[in-house]
Amino acid sequence: MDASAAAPKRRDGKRKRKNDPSRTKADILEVAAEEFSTHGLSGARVDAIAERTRTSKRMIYYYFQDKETLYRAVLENAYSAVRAIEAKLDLETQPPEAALRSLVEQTFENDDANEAFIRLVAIENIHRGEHLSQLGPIREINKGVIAIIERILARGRAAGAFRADLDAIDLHMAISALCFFRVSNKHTFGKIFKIDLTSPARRAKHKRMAVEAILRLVRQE
Amino acid sequence: MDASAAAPKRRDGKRKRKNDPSRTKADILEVAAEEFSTHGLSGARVDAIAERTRTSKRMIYYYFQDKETLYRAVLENAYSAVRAIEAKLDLETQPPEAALRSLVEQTFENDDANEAFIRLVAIENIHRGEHLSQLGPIREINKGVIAIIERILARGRAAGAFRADLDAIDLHMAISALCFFRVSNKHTFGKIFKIDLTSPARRAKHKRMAVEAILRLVRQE
Amino acid sequence: MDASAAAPKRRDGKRKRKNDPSRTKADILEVAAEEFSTHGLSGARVDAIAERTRTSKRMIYYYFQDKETLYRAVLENAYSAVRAIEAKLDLETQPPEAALRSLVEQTFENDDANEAFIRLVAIENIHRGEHLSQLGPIREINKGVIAIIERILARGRAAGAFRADLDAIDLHMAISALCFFRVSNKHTFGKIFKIDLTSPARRAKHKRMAVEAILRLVRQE
Amino acid sequence: MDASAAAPKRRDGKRKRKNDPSRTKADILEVAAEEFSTHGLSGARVDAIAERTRTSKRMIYYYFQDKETLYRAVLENAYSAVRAIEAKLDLETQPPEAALRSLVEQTFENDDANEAFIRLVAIENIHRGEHLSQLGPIREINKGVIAIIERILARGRAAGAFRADLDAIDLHMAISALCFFRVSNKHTFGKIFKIDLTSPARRAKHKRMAVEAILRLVRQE
DNA sequence: AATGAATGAGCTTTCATTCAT
DNA sequence: AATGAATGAAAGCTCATTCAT
Repeated sequence: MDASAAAPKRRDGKRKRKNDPSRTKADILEVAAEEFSTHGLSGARVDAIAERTRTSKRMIYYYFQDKETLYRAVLENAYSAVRAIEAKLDLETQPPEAALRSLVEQTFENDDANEAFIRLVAIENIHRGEHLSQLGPIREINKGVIAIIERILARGRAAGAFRADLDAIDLHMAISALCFFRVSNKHTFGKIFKIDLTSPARRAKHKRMAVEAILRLVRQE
Repeated sequence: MDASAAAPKRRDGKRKRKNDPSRTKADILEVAAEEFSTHGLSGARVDAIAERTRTSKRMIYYYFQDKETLYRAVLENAYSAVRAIEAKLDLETQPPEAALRSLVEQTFENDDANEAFIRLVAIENIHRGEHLSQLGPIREINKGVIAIIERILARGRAAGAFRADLDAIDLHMAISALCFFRVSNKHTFGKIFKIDLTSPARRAKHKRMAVEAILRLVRQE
Repeated sequence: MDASAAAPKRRDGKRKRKNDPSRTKADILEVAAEEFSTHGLSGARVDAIAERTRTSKRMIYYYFQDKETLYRAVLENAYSAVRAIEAKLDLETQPPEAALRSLVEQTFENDDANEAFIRLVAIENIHRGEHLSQLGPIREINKGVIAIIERILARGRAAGAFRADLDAIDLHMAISALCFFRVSNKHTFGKIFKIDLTSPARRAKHKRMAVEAILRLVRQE
Repeated sequence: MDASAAAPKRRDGKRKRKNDPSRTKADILEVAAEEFSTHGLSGARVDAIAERTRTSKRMIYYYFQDKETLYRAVLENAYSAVRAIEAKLDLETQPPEAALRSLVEQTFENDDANEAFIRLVAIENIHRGEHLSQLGPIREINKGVIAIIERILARGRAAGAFRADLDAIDLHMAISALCFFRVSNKHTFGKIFKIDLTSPARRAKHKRMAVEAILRLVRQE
């Protein structure tokens, strides 16, 4: 037995800690997420990912079988990370309208802060959601929002403040649309109308507008 | 002697009409639009376009210098075709709220009917609008909507019906968001919430919702 | 009858004089010479030639069957143009050494002034002279120099001033080498030794050196 | 059990040795040198190089990024290989004239034996030395000759045998011209004057002539 | 668990050339 | 005498992937 064999550090070129599979995988995933988000699925280059990784291209194939599997892992990761935003909000204790306002604001902030995720979703739509389909249980998680919206709507209706003919999923779509679009389409929209959608002033106006649009939409008139 | 021998059409292999550059170009553009819309810029294959064309791959490079230039031509074409939808609506003669309702409905129908265009816009946003930037005057055309919305808002405000603190561009964005998102994100949204965004029932509900959201948003309360 | 129908100038785009075949050919040749001289045979582009021509690419093929034939025509033209430099010199009336000096100086000036020709010759050597072989009578013309050198050598020998063991062709080669090299190799030689072979000072030194080298070489010691 | 089973060579299709990058690179370089020397930069075909290589076209792009980079590598290699010819000659111990004679003779033999290199230099001059410029320190090496010539000239002058008004670089150019030209221009010159510049008799005459021309040129008269 | 070297398949693009009038 | 449109063939290059250790 050789005691020194257990030593984690080696004296060659790049010093390397004890091989840590999960760290390596996480590193690859992080770099891949950026590459896919930036260039899309077909536009992304495995070589480009490998270059910015601590490991080699070979490792990418070792852990993720091929480019598509890697993309799916990135997608899964992204959906998992952004999930359950609303869990933090404790919407149940607020009055319905305030709760809804909080939800819209939180969605707005979330989308605004996570352009990479927005882009991944847009990219996945370009691919007709076929990779999302192969993912499995992630979808369940996201269904949490619907339950929350349903509760808010129910409480608002009970109080006679909200109308009864609105579906929670449709309302979620309206919220998403107002928050997602200004991030997903900022380049074309910004260029066509020569405005900067990311300026603090616009941002504030849009946030207010999204909240107002949703609150007015649900109100019992 | 056969008088018909002078006829321009030949019965061999691929029949070839009289050389018609603009027809050839238009043909290529049409096929290319579908390929780019379906697969994105990097995902599109010049070979695939060539195969579905009356001409050869060589012709694609003859008329459009390279893949990117072809993509730009497709983009330009798409924006030009969808322009001036609102021109057809005689919005000026309708009362403000009806005019706005018409505009939203028309935008909704338009986006619903032109998925290929929606996808191209989404794709162009993945590329950060860099190709749109190289296009030039097309942007101007689209600015027509803003003028129209401004007129509607002005008339509504004059009548005391509309609020004064809404920007035409922002309102246009809200309208676009509500109409665009359900087409651009139908795959991921549909899969996550297990619904079909294209079903006639949903479609009708969403159209109504978009109109209501916008009308309520602009109303002076 | 329409009198204006006979007018040679047309009112469309590029006005065009009466079609003049020999002018068109000469135009093509001139442009082609530059292109071939600049880029070599394989490096030259038929399209590039066509673009800088008054006519179209089609005309190039109309007058010259293909790229190689055009190259050969250029080569022939070039050799014809530079031929018989020595004819102008009237070397016969000068004493042998003065005549030889004149010849070297004239060769030097000639090579210095005709870089394009030098390059064509270098290019043709890259192609192992295979196109020159297909040319025919041009070679005869250039043999004039040899006769002249022979006369000079004979007169010098008769006067007891020149040595008897030098071949006219070899002497011509030595003259050519000294005059040709500094033009043909100016880029590599200049870059390696960080000097400018075209500077007036160097040029003068080299001219003097070439003359001296040749005169000393032929002298009876 | 077969002991030879562990041997690295396999008997299938193309035998493939142990992966050996430097061998692979060297193999590519060698074949490429021949192709470029034979056909020039634009005339060379990457496919043609690949075919004569133990590896595939893909490997060429793996090690050398593109055709131009490969060409540059070939050029660099060629200049490095031919460098320092004069280092082998112990010129310092010989009397000045003998040393100069040795140098000219060695240059003559060198150019005569390395037609491929001569052709590469000619080709590089067609490209105006632009690739040589991107090479770097190779130039320095070649400057060794100049120092050597300077030493010889100095010693010759000190002995009163050599003239004082000759620059080492210019003398080197004269030597180069006389030795290079008969190789670089052998095809056109040979064809025009119907002689074979490579015949042993001519070769001997030219070697003698080059030596004489240079020795006479430097002599103090 | 990890990897440097290698690669087949296919991609975009270029080129000299010809067709049809 | 002239030409705009068209093209087959092949060139250079890229990509995801695997081999051998």
